[in-house]
Amino acid sequence: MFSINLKDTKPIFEQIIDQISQYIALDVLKENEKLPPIRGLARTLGINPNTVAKAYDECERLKLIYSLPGKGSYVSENKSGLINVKDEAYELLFEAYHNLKKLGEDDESILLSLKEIQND
Amino acid sequence: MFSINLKDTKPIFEQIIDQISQYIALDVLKENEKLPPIRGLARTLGINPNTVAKAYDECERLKLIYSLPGKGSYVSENKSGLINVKDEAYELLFEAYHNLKKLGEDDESILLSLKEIQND
DNA sequence: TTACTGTATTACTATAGACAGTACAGAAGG
DNA sequence: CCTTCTGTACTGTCTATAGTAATACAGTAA
Repeated sequence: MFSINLKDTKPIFEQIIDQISQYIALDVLKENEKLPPIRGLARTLGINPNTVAKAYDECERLKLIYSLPGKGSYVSENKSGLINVKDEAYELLFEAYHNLKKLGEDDESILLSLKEIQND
Repeated sequence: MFSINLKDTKPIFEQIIDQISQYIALDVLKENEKLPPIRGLARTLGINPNTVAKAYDECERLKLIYSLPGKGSYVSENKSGLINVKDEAYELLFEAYHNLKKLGEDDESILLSLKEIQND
């Protein structure tokens, strides 16, 4: 279910957040479904439990999941958290877009380039 | 001509690179035009000369400028360096785009959102 | 009681960014 | 020649931050 790449420049806890986000977005993880326990997932991935805890903590801040001390962590009931994640992703897109505009690129070229990579 | 924001999370040397890139892209800095000397710009901005040197060094790596020891630093003659900078900016755009796709967003929504912010 | 759960705190390590100092060598102008 | 400007190249230091680790704490449930 979960996997990490230690060689990736992206920190482990972010890799976990990304996967949780994607699984929820794709409905692989459904509402109120229980996530693996922090220690269990850490053991499976061969990393420190704190790293998993940090990922879960951030997911809870994003309202992607909720945690019940002593019980476990679960997928949030509504999709508002997913909206937050998507909003952040859109922010990055807009930032990249504005940077290109600053470099003199016009809207037409930018939109065209996106259409060209649609099937990657 | 150049300015920096110490409160910005973006490092100073990157702010300088961004400005050089934009000035070249917008033809404010023209081919073979002389850039401010490292020590002079550092004094003007109130920062360490090494920080400016780092920015110039990176710009030279990107082929945006060329440096002549003992003479100064100048804007490159051809625009190939600018292409490199734009390529990197496009890479960020594509990365953001792919992240959105992973979160289940469809091409139509993404392109529409970009059109909506075109006049910002 | 035991074994599980998430939480909190602290600390270690590595890295990035900026600064400081120094030294070197080429270029230009007196 | 000499001075002053230029970029370059080190070496070291300081600080902030990120990432991870180690440990202890507290709630839950069988």
